[in-house]
Amino acid sequence: MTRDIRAEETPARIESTGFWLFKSEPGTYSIEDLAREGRTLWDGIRNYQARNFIRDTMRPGDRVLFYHSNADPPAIVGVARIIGSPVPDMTAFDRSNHGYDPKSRSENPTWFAIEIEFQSRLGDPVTLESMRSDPRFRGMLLLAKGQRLSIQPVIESHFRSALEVARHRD
DNA sequence: GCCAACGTTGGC
DNA sequence: GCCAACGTTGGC
Repeated sequence: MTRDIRAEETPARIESTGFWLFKSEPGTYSIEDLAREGRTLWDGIRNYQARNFIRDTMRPGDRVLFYHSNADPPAIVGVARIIGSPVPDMTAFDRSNHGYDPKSRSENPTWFAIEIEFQSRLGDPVTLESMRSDPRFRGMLLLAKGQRLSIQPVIESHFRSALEVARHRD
């Protein structure tokens, strides 16, 4: 009845399987801001679906495509990674904050934040337009009509394709 | 600046 | 629980 558990030992480094796309308006927080600061707490999220991704799904090491929305042109402009674990979003407790939410209590927070760390800027942004015309990005949530989720799961092939496109252009 | 699409709120 | 009104997102 003994089992050889050595075959199941966890590798020294656990491979991350998570890939995401974070939208940000460059006038509010740009990839340049993240590059300069190195890391930032991604707070202010007030959408339940995005909240669930932060609170329940993200893992340290997950990789993030950083997307400039409401930009000219709208494009993926960099890569980041998730670090740390979800934490209560303190801005929801702050009456003076635009994201103040009286129904979020410190003993049972409604909203959560997570820290991300800068990895790289893309030499060439991967524009929304170029993704629409490239079959490698078919099915990407970002391209779906009417979708406006600011934190989206991304499949690995779409993540890789974004890096390929950015690399091949420079 | 326009406006379609979407999420949330609140009266009933 | 319905749904109209409202606010927001984000491409164009």
